[in-house]
Amino acid sequence: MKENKSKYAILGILSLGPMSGYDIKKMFQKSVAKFWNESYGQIYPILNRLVAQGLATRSVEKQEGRPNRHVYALTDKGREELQRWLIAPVEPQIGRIEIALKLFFGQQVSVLDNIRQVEHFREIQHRELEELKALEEHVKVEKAGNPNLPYWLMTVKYGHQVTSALIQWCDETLSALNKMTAKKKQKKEATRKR
Amino acid sequence: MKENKSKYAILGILSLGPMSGYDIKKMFQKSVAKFWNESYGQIYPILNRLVAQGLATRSVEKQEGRPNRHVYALTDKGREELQRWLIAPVEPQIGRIEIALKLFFGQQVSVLDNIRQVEHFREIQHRELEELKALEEHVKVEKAGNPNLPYWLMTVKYGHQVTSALIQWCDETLSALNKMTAKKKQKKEATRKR
DNA sequence: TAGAGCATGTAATAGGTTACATGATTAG
DNA sequence: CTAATCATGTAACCTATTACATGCTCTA
Repeated sequence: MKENKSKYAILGILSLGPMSGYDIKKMFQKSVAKFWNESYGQIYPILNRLVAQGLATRSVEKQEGRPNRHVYALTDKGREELQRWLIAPVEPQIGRIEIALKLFFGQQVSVLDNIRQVEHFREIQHRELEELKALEEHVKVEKAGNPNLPYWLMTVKYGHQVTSALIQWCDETLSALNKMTAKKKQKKEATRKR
Repeated sequence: MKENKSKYAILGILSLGPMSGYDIKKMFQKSVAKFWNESYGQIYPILNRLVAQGLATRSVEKQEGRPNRHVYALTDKGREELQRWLIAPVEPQIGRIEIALKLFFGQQVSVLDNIRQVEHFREIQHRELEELKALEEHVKVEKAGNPNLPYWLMTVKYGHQVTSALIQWCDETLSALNKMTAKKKQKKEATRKR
């Protein structure tokens, strides 16, 4: 029962309307890019499989001077397959979190090095939060009345919530790291006086 | 300049002391498993490469009745390589977040289905939080005095912070979803009266 | 006596990115 | 005139997991 997630991601995008592989890539970019993405190397082969499995249909729009557009549309079977996946409970994910791994080995470098690392990470999260705020406003206006809107806002809030928590964590961690440098200095001075 | 993260993860584990491949696997399990893990299929080949590159040494402990223990130890070069990676700024990561992807396509299933999904996800996070709390207490006692302790606690707090934020997000999302069902009922009743 | 732990490793397979190939059109 | 956009797709290459192969010892 090993399921290929990319397949469902693409089925999901197709649930928003018929599209070409090129469109799908763009759609990933401007919708779920914050928490999911697919490359052409995945998209095109999977689209072929979807058609072979009867989960999508392909219709060809002839064009001159550029490759014909292959437009894919979900079939009923495809929609059912998507729905089955959507209601299947998610399993706990063990993502790879680089900043945590680096900090775990923080002893191997100076406290200042760790401070720099966390400060840099904090900046990334800060930018991310600004982007999410802008995205939220943009979506609210752009997609007003769209039945998907409430769900889209929930995913934006997911990012918002996590990112804010990370910024808070950065602040706490930085303050802990700063205390560590302070203690070191005290120790050094105490040693000097002896 | 493509860097293999697994290599650095293993260098990091070796920075805690000389170990065999088997030990490394166990060590991943009981230390960074919450945010990083490696399989034997990665560990053994990488250990060979580390020796070939002069980043680690291998010494063989002969044993009877079972394969000889190959014990790996960081060289100075290996430690420098690790340090170089530790101070290199992390890049923004685009992780794949399944719950967010599923919710993004929430329109495709019933509100109740989405509620179930989020409730289930909340339970996962709740268990995770309990585990993290236990881990924190355990580490504080077990590793008291260990110079790595402050860094290890920072990574535990990372998990703590994110997991709490996710639980909060679940609560907010559930309340939004519940309002959606309430509205639907109102609409239905309004229709019935006409 | 069954199962967990010790201990090595490889091969098959799956999952995924990047670069390449092609080439017209359009906007700045 | 340059860069981006449109539009398809494949091949080479990483990365990573899982299952397999081997076989002893210790614990419940």
